[in-house]
Amino acid sequence: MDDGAAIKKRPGGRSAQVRARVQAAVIELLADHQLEEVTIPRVAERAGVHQATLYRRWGNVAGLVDDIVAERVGELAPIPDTGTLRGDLELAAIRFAEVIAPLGGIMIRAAALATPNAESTVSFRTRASQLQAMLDRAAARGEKAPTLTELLEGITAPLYFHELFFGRPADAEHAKALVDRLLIYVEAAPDR
Amino acid sequence: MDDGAAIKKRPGGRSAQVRARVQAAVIELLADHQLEEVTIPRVAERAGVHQATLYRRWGNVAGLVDDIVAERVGELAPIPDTGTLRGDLELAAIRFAEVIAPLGGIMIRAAALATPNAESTVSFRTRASQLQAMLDRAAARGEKAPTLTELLEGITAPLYFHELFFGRPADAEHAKALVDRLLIYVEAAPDR
DNA sequence: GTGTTAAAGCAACTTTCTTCGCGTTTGGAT
DNA sequence: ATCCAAACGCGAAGAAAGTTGCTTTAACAC
Repeated sequence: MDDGAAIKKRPGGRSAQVRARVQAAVIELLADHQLEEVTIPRVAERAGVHQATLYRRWGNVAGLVDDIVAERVGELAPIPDTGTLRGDLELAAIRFAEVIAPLGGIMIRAAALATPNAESTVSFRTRASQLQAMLDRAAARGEKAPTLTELLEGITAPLYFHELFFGRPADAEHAKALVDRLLIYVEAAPDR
Repeated sequence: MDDGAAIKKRPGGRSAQVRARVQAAVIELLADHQLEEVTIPRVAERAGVHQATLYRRWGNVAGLVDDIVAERVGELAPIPDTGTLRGDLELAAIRFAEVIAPLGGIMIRAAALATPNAESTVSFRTRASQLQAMLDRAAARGEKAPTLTELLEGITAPLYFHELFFGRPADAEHAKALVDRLLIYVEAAPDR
């Protein structure tokens, strides 16, 4: 995983431990507090790290959350080639659901924290191009494939929505159901 | 907080004006600032209202946003009976997209601000039961209708997603496309 | 080992947010 | 017209967040 510019220089030492403790503290606080209540001083106290360190390294709460999200999205990166679109989609969807799960809505909150659009972030673009490649593979095999937008709206959006409105992540079962739904649509739809 | 009680008593008076100015200020600030930068003092200044008033009436930023969202969702309330499921869905989807539009993502941020789940809020429940009634009408007419979850995930989730990740609302055209997609799926899907 | 230096700790300081008591305005009722 | 109470305005005091210069720690290179 790409550790980010902030700790590239001394990845093995104290900095890394600080980062880990801070990330854990953020996630814990976010789990049972309103976003407004998650402040730098509180995170610092829970992590056992000095405030000034957090202000210098991450600047504000949004910075902290970004850092966490970027790392998690990075872990999500490799999309396997299972040979069929359905297989690829199911794996991608289930993995994504699993990544969202332990974060308790952080990714959503992160997106909400950032001013305008997540579309321009590196993580999003990277992810989008990976997914596009997956669709292209399917098309090359002659399978009927959805567009990237249809994929995002049919799979990603509902998974986020689940977390956002129900306060709990979708399980693997549900992720598979979404894939199924998307593929039924793609098969039935007139050419687009 | 209990906005209802607060303005029911004197709907035409100073309180109502204060509320209107405050709501406008919040929306304006949210439009071009990070969520963290939207603070009570700043809202108060822009609205030309004293800070203490905001603290007393709404408590914090989350309270302000809740108030706005609740009002907008309320306006959305009546779901017309057009006689066909498609007609109902399109109208509901377009209206919803229009409500989201001028708010520039506030509703999303509101959901993200609240601690765990929006599911338990009054606005959400109300809305959900309205939509369910709409589906029941269709079923009574003998139409193949999606489940409430399929509707939420097929229409609402993508509309939110659009705002959340692209930073701009979906237009009416797109809302209609989502309805189309959902109905194609419902027609094609084996019974569920 | 020893030296170098990025990063963390520390503490005082500034700024901003939040609360509170009290006086004033104002919409509605008598 | 007058009174009443709810809601707002005001300003000061207190609490919390955010900032900064300096010191100390410890990873890494030699």
